[in-house]
Parts: sequence; structure tokens; C-alpha cells
Amino acid sequence: MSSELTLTPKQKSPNGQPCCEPVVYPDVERAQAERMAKIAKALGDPIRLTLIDVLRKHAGKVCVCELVPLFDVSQSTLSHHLKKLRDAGIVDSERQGLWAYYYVNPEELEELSAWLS
Amino acid sequence: MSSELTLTPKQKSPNGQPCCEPVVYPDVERAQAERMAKIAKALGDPIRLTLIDVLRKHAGKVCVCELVPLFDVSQSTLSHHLKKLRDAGIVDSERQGLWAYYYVNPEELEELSAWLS
DNA sequence: CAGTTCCATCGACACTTGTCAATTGATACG
DNA sequence: CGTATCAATTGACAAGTGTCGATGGAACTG
Repeated sequence: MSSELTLTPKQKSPNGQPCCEPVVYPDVERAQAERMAKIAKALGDPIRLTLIDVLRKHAGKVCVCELVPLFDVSQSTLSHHLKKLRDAGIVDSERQGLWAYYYVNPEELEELSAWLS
Repeated sequence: MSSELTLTPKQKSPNGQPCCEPVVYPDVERAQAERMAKIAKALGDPIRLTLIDVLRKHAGKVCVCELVPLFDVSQSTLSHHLKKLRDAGIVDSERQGLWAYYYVNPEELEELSAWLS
């Protein structure tokens, strides 16, 4: 499970004395941190990160049947990874007859990308 | 477990006919994808992402006793998250007497940050 | 020395993840 | 119609994750 992020106001140490200097606060809001962590989590697997790389570089839509042979995992495993990327909103897919085409939602990566720079 | 990323050369479909147009290849190398996925995974939790935010904004070194009260989790849970960040190489720590100070290794975020932009 | 404080580690727990083989569902083709 | 193909889903399993309370170890305080 992903951790619950509930920021609380700064408290003193139990003995009432601050152990060290100035108070630090996060600049990111709770909701923002959760959105970005969700995206980062989805990128946190080499296969999924490479999938995103392929889809981004290709610009257009890519057929799943093109993606499967790029990796040494079963078709069902790759389908599972694509679902994770879909669930995170990073990619979308489209069926055309027998084939499924995937493409990146670049906007979904922007917030994390901006925070990281 | 993180998936094994072993790219294989493009194969034809079983019936010998490609199902769709042109071959796509990842631009990221296997090792690079694994490095970046490791970083992304470490950022894939709201608490850890916020910790990085705090440490980055603060520039200097931050005492753990400053970090604990910012989150609604136990001290041991926070320590666990800090360890994950240490294991990923994103942060380092330093003991000074009773206190432990954490700081960001900005270089470790660069590769992912660059790839993402 | 004895007590306290900070932080890391341990043990336990429920939940999630990555993986596969097998199945299913939809579509195309002969 | 029956068969073949692509991709998603299901069920299973070992491994990993996030969480806590309790314990441990180091170092300061009196």
C-alpha cells in the first residue's frame, strides 16, 4: 500500500526543547505529492519505464504486438504492465480490429518532470 | 520484485507476417532503464517524495527529529522510508552525536530528470 | 554509573507486486 | 460455420512493501 500522507504541524520534542535549528516544511502539497508519487511508482519498473520510452520516442500509436517481442516476459505480463501504465493515466489505448494501439499522455508526466528539474 | 529487463531482437509474428507497421526500439539502454526505474521506485511513495522535496528545498542537512513531526507515521516507519531513499542513493546521512542529518544527492536525480524532460 | 534521548533495526502483519500458464473474448479469415 | 490470432483477464505463487510496537545501541546528561 502507498503511504498515507498527512502532514501535521511542527511539534516540539517531547522534552519541549527543539533538538536542532530551523523548522522545515515541504513545499509540495499533499495532493500534489500523491499525484506525482503515483506517476513515479508507475515508472518504477524497468519494463514500464522502457515502454514509456518507446511510446514517447515513437510519437504515434504503437501496436502491442510490436511491444511484446521487445521484452523477455510473457504476453500476459506485458499486458499487466500496460494496464498499470493505463491505470496511472500515463498511457491510453485504442483497439483497431484485432490489435491494440498504445500511446503516451505527455501531460501526465509534466508535473513530475517539472518538480524534478 | 522488479522486472528483469532483457530486450530481445524484434521477431515476426508466429505466422511470419508482421501484424503492423514499423519496428520500434527503445532508446534507453537496459542498464539506464534499471537505474532510472530504481530512482522512480524510490520516489513512488508520497512520504518519500515529500521527504525529497523538503531536503532539496532546504539545501543543507536536515535532522531526522525535524522530519518526523511532519508526517503522521511512526518514527520507525519514517526511518524505513529514509533507508529506502538511502538504498536508492538519493540521499545520504551523517551522524552528529545523538542526531542524524540527511541530505540529497542531487546528481542521482539528474538522469531521470533529464530523461523525463 | 544510571537514566534519557535519538534513531535504526527487528518481528509481525496485511496488502501489493511481478511473473507465468491457462482461459476468455473479440475479431478476422477460410 | 470453424479455426486462428491478438490481447485482456484470471488464478496462483513467491517476493516485496508500508505499517506498527518493541527492542537495541550509541551518546549525551546528571
